[in-house]
Amino acid sequence: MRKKFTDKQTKILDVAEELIAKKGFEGTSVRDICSKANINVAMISYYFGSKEKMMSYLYQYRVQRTKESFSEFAQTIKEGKPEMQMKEIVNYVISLLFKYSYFHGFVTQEMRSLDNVKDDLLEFYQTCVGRLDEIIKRGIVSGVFHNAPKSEDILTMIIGSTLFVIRNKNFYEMYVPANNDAQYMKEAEQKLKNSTLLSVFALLDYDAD
Amino acid sequence: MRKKFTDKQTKILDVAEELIAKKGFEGTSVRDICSKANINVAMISYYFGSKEKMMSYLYQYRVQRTKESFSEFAQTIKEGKPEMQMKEIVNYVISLLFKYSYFHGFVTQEMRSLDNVKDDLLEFYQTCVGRLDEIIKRGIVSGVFHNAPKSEDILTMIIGSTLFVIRNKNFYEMYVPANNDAQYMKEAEQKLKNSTLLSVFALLDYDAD
Amino acid sequence: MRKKFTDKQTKILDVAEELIAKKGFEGTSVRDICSKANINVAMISYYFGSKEKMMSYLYQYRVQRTKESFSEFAQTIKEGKPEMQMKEIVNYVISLLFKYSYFHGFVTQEMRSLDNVKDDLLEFYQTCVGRLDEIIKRGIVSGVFHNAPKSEDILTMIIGSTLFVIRNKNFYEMYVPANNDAQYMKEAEQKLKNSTLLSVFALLDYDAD
Amino acid sequence: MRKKFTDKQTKILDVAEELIAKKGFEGTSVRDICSKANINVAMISYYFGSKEKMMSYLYQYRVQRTKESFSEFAQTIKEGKPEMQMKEIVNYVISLLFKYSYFHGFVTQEMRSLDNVKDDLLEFYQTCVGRLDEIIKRGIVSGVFHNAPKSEDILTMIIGSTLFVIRNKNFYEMYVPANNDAQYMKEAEQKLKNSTLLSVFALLDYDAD
DNA sequence: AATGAATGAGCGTTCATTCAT
DNA sequence: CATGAATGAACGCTCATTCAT
Repeated sequence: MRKKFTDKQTKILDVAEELIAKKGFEGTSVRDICSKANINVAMISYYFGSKEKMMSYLYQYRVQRTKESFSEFAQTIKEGKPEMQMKEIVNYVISLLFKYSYFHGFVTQEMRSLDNVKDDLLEFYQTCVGRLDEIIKRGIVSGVFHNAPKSEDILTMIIGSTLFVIRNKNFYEMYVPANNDAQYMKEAEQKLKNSTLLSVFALLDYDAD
Repeated sequence: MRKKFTDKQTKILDVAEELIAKKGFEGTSVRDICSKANINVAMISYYFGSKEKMMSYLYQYRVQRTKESFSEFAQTIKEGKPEMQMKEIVNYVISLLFKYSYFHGFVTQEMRSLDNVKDDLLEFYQTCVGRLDEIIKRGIVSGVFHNAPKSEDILTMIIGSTLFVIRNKNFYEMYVPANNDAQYMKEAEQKLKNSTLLSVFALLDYDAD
Repeated sequence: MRKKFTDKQTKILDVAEELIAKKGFEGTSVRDICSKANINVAMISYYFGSKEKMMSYLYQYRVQRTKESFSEFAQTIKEGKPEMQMKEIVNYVISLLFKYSYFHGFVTQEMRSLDNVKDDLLEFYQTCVGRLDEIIKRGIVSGVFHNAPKSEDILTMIIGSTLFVIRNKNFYEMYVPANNDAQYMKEAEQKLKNSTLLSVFALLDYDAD
Repeated sequence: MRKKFTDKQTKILDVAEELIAKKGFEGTSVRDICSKANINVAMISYYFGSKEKMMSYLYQYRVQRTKESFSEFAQTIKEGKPEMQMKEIVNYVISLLFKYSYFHGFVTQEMRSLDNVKDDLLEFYQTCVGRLDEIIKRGIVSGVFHNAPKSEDILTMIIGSTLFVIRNKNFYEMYVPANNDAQYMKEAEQKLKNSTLLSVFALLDYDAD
């Protein structure tokens, strides 16, 4: 069941997400969030019970939207050929992460209260693995793929590489000519999609030509 | 140039590293560190100037040792065949990360004081890229590799995947049968090495047989 | 003149009294009271002006009922002999305190707003003193009492002892065998009545035989 | 074993005692205490661990000094006649309470952390009861007392009356002509001592003449 | 060179109260 | 007339840091 938030709550969550992504959970004070969101310092406790619970809602909120978004996407590629589906899914996941990167694994600290919502993210990952499994199987059957690598390893490669690129701009930007940050992000995303697809298809022994 | 630390400073850095890895930078208090290191609470400010500066030194300290370690490693594989070198380097980097994962990109916060040390890590990454470049080039020339993917993409894949596996245990452990955490880490590391090598060789179009 | 309260106000006062008796004034929050009384948090300010003013009304409310109750009681003993009247009044006051102990002097805090209602309690005490005076005088005249102690000292002894017993259960219960709190209260009240009467009659030099 | 406090800690405790006596524990903020004691707000947590623990120390500190003081006093009357001893002890206890009244039973709230120190006060009361027992017994044996009332009831009367007088100045001062507060306290103490002695001796059936 | 006492700033939270509806 | 959302102030406490020794 999906928790509904008021506009004000959503506003708080958005601001909180941004700040937490930048400075971490402990590094972001309730006062920071509230002053940026132009609300009273008491509001976070008032709306969410506590800072930590707010975090929990925030996580849940993001993961749920990610899952819904993926679910919609999965519909749109239902009919395609395996190689096209694979390409679409790789591109989709990378795009998704570039949009909402910061909350994937932004909980590096031991936050017990998040254990249950962490399962939500896990579920999403498993859905992805399941979908990849299907595509690979169908590709093998139809003869376009000649190898069947493990889906969890493919997903790991996709997500891991993407998060690394996002979080290590100063490294990757050396190989991505760009004038500004926005352009860099666009170019980096494209470069990553290309190289990742290359890897995936190489693993599947798919002949693109 | 390398900063020298006294024994006491080294002790502080070791303890700090352990605690920060476990609970994050903001989540680790100066008191925590000092009490665990059996020193006075004022020592960190006294020796390093501030907690943040200590962090900076810690980072520097780790990165430098990593670089030295890699440099030694690079010597040992100087003579091998490209395919062996590639295998060694993949395994080496993954092992390294499993050992000191926490500080790779553990500075998600906006720490201006770390900007200069971040460059140290960048340098390390570039060294890796350079080494990969050489190996690939030699492999192409000698005819064992038939494709020449970008080295930065390979490194991205290796490091990204590894960090993802380390930071998302609850996901990856579903595919790695293990009874305890220590065993999981060992098995996961092996599984990851296998799959990563597979990807890399696939990209290089290297025929292992 | 007596302030009239609506049912809702009375309900609030009753709940407030119970909680304040248990946890003190500062220890009882407006939220506690309102949630227990199933009313809106704003109601106390709305009805009484503020928490402190509510306290004032509560005090007044209690004292007035005490005065009325005492007035009724005074009627019932109007006709008796002095020694019987004295016995009745001692028992009555002790009973009263055991019933509503908490608010006698429960305002240890500097509550300026209560200064006027404190006068109400004072008035009650003075009424008691007046009544004791009459009884003693009549006892002296009729020859059953041979001493005429000061009434204010007698009242002080009665009320002081009673409040002490109520507030120092862990002391007095050592001399009052009881299995549970309710039984203790009953036994303690009886023991105190006996000993107080003994003292009073001793002071009056009244020969009970 | 007796806890030792530094001068600064003692200063804090003294100020805290005064304020808490006036406004209650919950009604007295750490900031109040610190500003009045001219120290930093952090000091109370720093020295005592928390506000509540400070309270505990305060209580302990006071009770212990009371016990020690009483113990010294008990020595000085060891040799006297029962009637003199009784007079001395009544006067002593009343004086003691007038000096340190505020902390006797100043914990009306349920303060679990004080349960153990409450036992200290209980112990003091029991010591008093024991001493009264001895005196009464010796008075009976030597024939100066003809009645043997319960010591706990006598103590209850003494302490209860005294606390009542102290806490209900506006009542008792009507019977004590005084120009100022200090004089009132002195006169009230004397009046109370007289009337209490009268009661006690009446109970003991002691003929003062 | 090193310490432990002490500090001011800031933390998340709760408070009694206000205000728009 | 009554409410629930929202507020500013204050709460006890912990923080990294400073300072006298």
